Amino acid sequence: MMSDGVTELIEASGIAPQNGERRRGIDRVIMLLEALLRHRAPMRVGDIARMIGAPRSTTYEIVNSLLEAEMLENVGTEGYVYFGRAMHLFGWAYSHHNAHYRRILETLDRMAAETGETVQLCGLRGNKYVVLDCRDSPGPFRISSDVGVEVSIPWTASGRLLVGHMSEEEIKNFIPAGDYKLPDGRVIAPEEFFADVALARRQGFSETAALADRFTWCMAAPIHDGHGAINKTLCFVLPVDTPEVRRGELLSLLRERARGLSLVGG
Amino acid sequence: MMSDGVTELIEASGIAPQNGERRRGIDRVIMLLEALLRHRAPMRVGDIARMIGAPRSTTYEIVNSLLEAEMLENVGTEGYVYFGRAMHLFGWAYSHHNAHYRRILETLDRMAAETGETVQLCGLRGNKYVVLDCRDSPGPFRISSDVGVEVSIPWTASGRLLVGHMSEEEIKNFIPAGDYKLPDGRVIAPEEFFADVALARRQGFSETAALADRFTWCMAAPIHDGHGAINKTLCFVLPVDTPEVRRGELLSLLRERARGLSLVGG
DNA sequence: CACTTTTGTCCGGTATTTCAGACATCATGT
DNA sequence: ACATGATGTCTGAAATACCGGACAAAAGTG
Repeated sequence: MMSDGVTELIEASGIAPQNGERRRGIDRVIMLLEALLRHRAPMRVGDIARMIGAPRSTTYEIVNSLLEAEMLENVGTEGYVYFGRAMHLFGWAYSHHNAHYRRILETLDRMAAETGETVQLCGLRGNKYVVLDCRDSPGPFRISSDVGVEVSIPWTASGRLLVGHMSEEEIKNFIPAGDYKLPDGRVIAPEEFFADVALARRQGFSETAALADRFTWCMAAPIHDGHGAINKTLCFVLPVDTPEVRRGELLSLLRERARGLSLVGG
Repeated sequence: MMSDGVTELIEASGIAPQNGERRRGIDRVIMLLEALLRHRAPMRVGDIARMIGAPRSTTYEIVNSLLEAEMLENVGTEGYVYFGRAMHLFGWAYSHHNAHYRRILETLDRMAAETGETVQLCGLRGNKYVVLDCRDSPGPFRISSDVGVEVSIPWTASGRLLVGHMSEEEIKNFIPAGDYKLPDGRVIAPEEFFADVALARRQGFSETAALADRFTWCMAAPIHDGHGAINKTLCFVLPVDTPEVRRGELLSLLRERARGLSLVGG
């Protein structure tokens, strides 16, 4: 028996498990790490092999190399591996190397402390939306999405800002057609989405209520990079029944802080 | 001229730049990332090549692959590269991965796959409740609590089961007085909580509606260890508006699976 | 301006690495 | 007990990824 519900993911991943194809170790490594990220839990070598469409023997070899480098580590009694300490160091180095990003993270901390709400930093990864970092509200149960998980752009408030620089035509080519379908089955008409994008661009912020799920009110404000483009967004994830007055206050704060983080063009 | 004071580091690194040796791409990648980490600043491809003792052509190839995977990214006007966003995501995954995976994983996976709901494995850690593991329902935003975060026992359904073996007196000594106060300010009367505990023990399960927050219906069933004690629970976290019929089905499934995982006496 | 160093890209050959398959051991389930 | 499937390790062989080297263009130096 396969130890997991992994088979669906193999097919979903779209990686053609073409037979007889030989691939480079580097590419295997990249595929492996991304598979691990999507799965979000330790995996066994056999399952990894299936997931990335690599021979078992090759996968063992690669995993052992990465284990030795501490990019992966064993977890649990046997067989399971997950990201290792080295990854943490690399990631930490990434997020602290540039002053702008550090400033953003500090703002994130401050906003979370001041408001007690869930705050996120969002961006694009390919043609998907991802949460780059977040500070969750202190309650025991929270409404949030995991850092690094790819989500369809039309499901999010931030997504409406992040494609703001594109024409309708460009957006149409950029976002996969299936991404307009919400998790609950509803479908967003592309025209409606384009209108949202235009509105977000005019307003300088974007809000969605009970869109990707029934419980959240999301508001996002753009962080402009040096060239005036929108690279990242700052975002509150609120309970949908948050009073309007408070929403207004939070929106003001959000826009102010996002403006403060934007770089004015060279 | 070498663009940096890198030469010293090459020697300091201890990597023998043996000539004529051929190395695998994977090993090059590992050396490259570690070199970047040691250097703690963006580097140019030429310097990287010298630093890891690799041919320039090879280094370009590798760097380009890693750039495409966003494990590296270009920084500055030209030529410099440093860790990329993917590294941040991998590192985040590492540091948010708390120990206790592994044991009841399969059941957790299967239940999540079968029902599409959020399933958790819960236990005690000192006099607090913790989520030991969870499988979240699909969908981008979810209602959940972080694995490993300590929560007051009276706020949870599982908590009512986990203290089931104690007398009222023991419970009173065990749970800090402040823990009866909910996040929204309401206070649970200790007597009411004791009654809940007794009910949970008689029923063999426990449910709470909109307790720790306004959006969740929690149901928990006990996993008995070899001595008949309850030290873990299986738990569904549902939207509070889940229809009663479905709740009934899920509760049955939950109790059945929890019973299946319980160990019958030594 | 002449001179040197570096950058980024391309190419063909071969030393290597990936791959397929086999095998002994464990687990799991019937 | 038997059948099935997964794990971890090896091996030989062939496809190819890496290497060395060459080149034009750019950038620094005197």
